[in-house]
Amino acid sequence: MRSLWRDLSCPCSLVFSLSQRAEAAQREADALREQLTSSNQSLQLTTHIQTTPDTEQAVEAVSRSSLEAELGAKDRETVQLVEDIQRLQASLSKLRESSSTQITQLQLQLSTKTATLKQLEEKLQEHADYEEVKKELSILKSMEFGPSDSSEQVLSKPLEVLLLEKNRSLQSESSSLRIANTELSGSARRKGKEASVEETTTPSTPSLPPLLLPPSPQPRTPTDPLNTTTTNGTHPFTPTGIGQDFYSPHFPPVGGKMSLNALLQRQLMQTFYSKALQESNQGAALLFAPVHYTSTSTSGSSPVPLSASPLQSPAGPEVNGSGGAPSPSPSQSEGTGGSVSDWEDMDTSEIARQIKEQLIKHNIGQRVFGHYVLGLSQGSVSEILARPKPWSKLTIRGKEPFHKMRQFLSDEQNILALRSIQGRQRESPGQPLSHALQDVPKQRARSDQASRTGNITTRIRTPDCGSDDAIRSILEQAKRELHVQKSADFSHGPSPGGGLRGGGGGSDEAIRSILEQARREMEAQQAAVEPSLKASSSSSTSSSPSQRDLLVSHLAASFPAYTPLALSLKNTPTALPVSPSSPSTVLDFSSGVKREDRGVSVPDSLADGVPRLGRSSEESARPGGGHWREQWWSNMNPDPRRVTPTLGGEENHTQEDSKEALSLGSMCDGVGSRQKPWSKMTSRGLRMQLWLNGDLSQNTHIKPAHNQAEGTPCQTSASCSPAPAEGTPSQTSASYSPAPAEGTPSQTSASCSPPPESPLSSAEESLNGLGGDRDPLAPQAPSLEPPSGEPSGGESQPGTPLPLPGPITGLSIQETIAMSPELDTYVLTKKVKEVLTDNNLGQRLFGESILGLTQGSVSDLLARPKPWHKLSLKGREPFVRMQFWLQDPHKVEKLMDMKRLEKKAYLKRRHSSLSDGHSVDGGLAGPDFLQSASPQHQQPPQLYQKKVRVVLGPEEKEALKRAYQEKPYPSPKTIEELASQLNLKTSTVINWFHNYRSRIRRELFIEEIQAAGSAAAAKAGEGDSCDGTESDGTVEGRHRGPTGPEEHKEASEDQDMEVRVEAGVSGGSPVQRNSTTSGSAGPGSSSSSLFGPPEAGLSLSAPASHTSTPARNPRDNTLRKKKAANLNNIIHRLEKAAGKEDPSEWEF
DNA sequence: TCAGAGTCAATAGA
DNA sequence: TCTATTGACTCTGA
Repeated sequence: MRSLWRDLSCPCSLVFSLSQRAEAAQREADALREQLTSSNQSLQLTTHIQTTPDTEQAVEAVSRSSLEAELGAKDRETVQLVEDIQRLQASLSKLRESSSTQITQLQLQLSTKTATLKQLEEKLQEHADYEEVKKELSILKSMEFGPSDSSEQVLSKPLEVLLLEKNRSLQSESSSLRIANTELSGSARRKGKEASVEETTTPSTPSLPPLLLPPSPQPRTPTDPLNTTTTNGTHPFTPTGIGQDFYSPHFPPVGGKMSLNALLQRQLMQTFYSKALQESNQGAALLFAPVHYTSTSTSGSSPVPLSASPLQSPAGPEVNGSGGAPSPSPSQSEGTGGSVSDWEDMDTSEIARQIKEQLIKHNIGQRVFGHYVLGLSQGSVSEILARPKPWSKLTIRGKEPFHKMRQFLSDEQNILALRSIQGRQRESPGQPLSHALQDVPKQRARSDQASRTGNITTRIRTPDCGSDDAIRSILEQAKRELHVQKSADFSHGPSPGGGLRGGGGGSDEAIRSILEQARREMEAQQAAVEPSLKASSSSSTSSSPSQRDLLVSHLAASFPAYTPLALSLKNTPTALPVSPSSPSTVLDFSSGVKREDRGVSVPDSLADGVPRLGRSSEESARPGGGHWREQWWSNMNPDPRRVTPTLGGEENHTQEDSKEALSLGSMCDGVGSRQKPWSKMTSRGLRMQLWLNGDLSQNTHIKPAHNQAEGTPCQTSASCSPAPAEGTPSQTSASYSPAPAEGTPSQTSASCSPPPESPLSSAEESLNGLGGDRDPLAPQAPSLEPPSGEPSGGESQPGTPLPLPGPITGLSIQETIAMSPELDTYVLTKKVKEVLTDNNLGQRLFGESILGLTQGSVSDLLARPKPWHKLSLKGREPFVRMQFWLQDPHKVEKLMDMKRLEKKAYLKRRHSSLSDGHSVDGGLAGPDFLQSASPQHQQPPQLYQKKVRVVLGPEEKEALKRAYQEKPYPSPKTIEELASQLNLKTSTVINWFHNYRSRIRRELFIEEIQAAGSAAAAKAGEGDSCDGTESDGTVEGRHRGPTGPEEHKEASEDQDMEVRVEAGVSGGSPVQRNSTTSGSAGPGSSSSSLFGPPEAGLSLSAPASHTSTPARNPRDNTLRKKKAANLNNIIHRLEKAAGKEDPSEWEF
């Protein structure tokens, strides 16, 4: 600065002196002027005298001229000086400007350096903190670990070693506490139970045969007071294998099953046990998540500690450089963005907990999360989440996932993006991660890169990201093409990307080409993935239509006249190219209709029929074409529900921009260009189409409005009809125009112009409102109407509820389910069965149309509904759909219509086949024909051979059951032996065990339901306030009854315990059946005759199906008997085993 | 790798 | 032609 001023001083002084000179000159000039003036005056005076002689005049003249000359010179000098002054002033101002600039710059530099200085000072202060922390740590170490040891020794040991030691001691403490607790529980049980219990707790009482239960990890001697509990091992039906002690034979079954009290007590004990364990382990848990922790912790509780130990403070990394895990510098720790937080220690448990929470909340699978976010396999993710190692124990590499997880958690958009990915995964089950996993290394590299950039959205990829980039770029190009077209009609310059199709075809042509290229790209990739499928392809055309194309073509081809929109669709010319967008429009029909769920999604439905049919017939035989199209479409189609802003980014723009131009027209293209012959349609496709037609109308206006969030009701059917509807019917429509009856007014009105609905409607309200509470005059909005949304889904799934109106429009089915209150599955299925039976509607029709399930599944669901709380999110879906369906005032009419249409379609098909000379052979009539002709088999129907199903003979089954009773979870060796003995495939045996376990478990759920029902009925009988469930058949009634949802749930969970226990019994678990009930049967049977006659004792409540027509099928009774006998036999077997004192005899 | 959940689809039986 | 059963399969998580 000083130099600056020095520099500045020179020019300034110069200017100053010049100014002075200028002033002086000025003054001199003035003086001269005055002098001149006075001279002039004197001259005038002289002249005035006139008497002066001539010589004087001459002198005067001379002097005047000299004065004038001098004056002129002075004037010039003055002018010169003035100019100098001006020049100098200008240069001065310039100088000032530059100097001020310099000053500013220097000031900036100064502030920067000051800031740097400040930072450095802060760092110094931080370092001072470290020193303090180090000191504190030392103190803590000596306090925590060193009471007995010398403090020097403590301080010299690495923290990890100390923690391990501490952990060990805590473990032993926890063990002793557990033992004490078990004893305590034993006494509690003794309090609650009678003499029989005492018998079983006597040391002489033998435990159950080991073969019946997984071996206990820590076998105890028979004299051990804990003998009976510890021999249990993990209960096969204890979901977590935790709290096994409470499934011990100490809890005597009452009447063949555990009494509710006993179960309650058990649960309480378990809770206590868990708490005690947690408390006892807390110290250690805070520092470490012991490896054994999960095996001893409670089932429900997170096995990982939720908070970090103070010892895991920032000093951690510094202290324990041991274990090869030096504290990572920001750059070392895989460079995740290099945030300051990287310096910090992380609470791995907390991160894992939060991740789990988010995954559960958003229904994101570990597989997907691991793949897209961490670049790890599902197993690794599970491991990390369940047992996160303490930060200090992690190597740099081990810390990486936690960095990523924290990064992931830092922005909700990441989570949303992943959720949408997950949705896609579910949506296209045929192309799950297996495809994507081929690119794991590539993606991992990307993932790493993304980690560095800290942006999860760059990490998240669609499964087929192999070609993702290429496709994206192509789409981007398409977008640009569109822009070009929009903005400058005359400018046909080369596309920015170089112009794939520079030819003067115009943008349409260019886009068509681009998309075709995209198609080929994906096709090629798909072909690479599924070469085997490709080999099986038959005829092929240059382009195979997408599934959605087919779907839409179905619409037009089969039900052209069903709704005005159908006509319009058919008649709309192929205004725009790009068939791939057609599906999008289909999706848009049900803007909210989810596509996530594979089972019922349209693609899936189509996958069952259309695509394969297409391959086998007129369409291209591109194997798996549906998959890539699905994926592609999925990428391209803006799904309001699943395309999240983050995911969107560039893709979103592409979609929105494009596709704006191609929306409906492209659908029309799909319709117009790919009509499927009537005879090629599947029954499912027909039904879907029927529904879709109804939906189309609705959603056609729904879509533009995008959401009737404001409760805008579907307008009239007229409004639903798009303008082009007036177009000329196509040939297809003419030839296949359905009978008037098919387009019944009721149907049309129901599907197209549903009555207005309150904006207050929501999924929950709807769900809650099942049954009588709803005002029949105020039916739901279309979006809530299964009818509308339903199969509608046209696009996605039959029975998919449309998105909810209001701000939550676009709610996916999963979200709807997640929001759903607890439903009474029993009541729900009962009601559905009633409706179906009363109206003579088949399960197949209902299942395929409404639930998107097959008949068998429907039968299963209706006959054996699992309790709501036993169902996964996916498992709840059919029930939610049932709920929606039941709410539809037109549900019956619609199904009836569908039935009629299906019949008509069949007749038409048969007629056309006959006229073609192909007789529909008797074996393939009706749905059978449809099923055989459509799905999954690429051969023509006549060549199609059904997969031969293994049917086990009675002897085989009996043997398997016997084996099951001995070993519900047989070892591979046992399975092999069984398989060879029975001459079955090992897979068959494995599957049989799986199925049997699962089904026995479910049978027991039914008992639970029935028990709950009985209890509820009893309660209702006692009090005046009846729940109304049975009376009006609504779930709501039950839920709003005296037993509120919470209580209901609790009760259910209690029963759940019972169920598990019982399941364990049937599963050969160590749970011992009380001799009071089954003792009469006695352990008389020898091992060679384990199974008495099936009817030998039905003391166990039969797992009766609770259909509304229980005796409808006599076979039910037989089965029930069989099952009951089975369970009884197991009980007998257990009793028999229990009767053996020598454990060596337990072997069967 | 295994087990559970959910489902499909062949088959049996009414 | 319906429903029920059941072997097989996929997906998911531990």
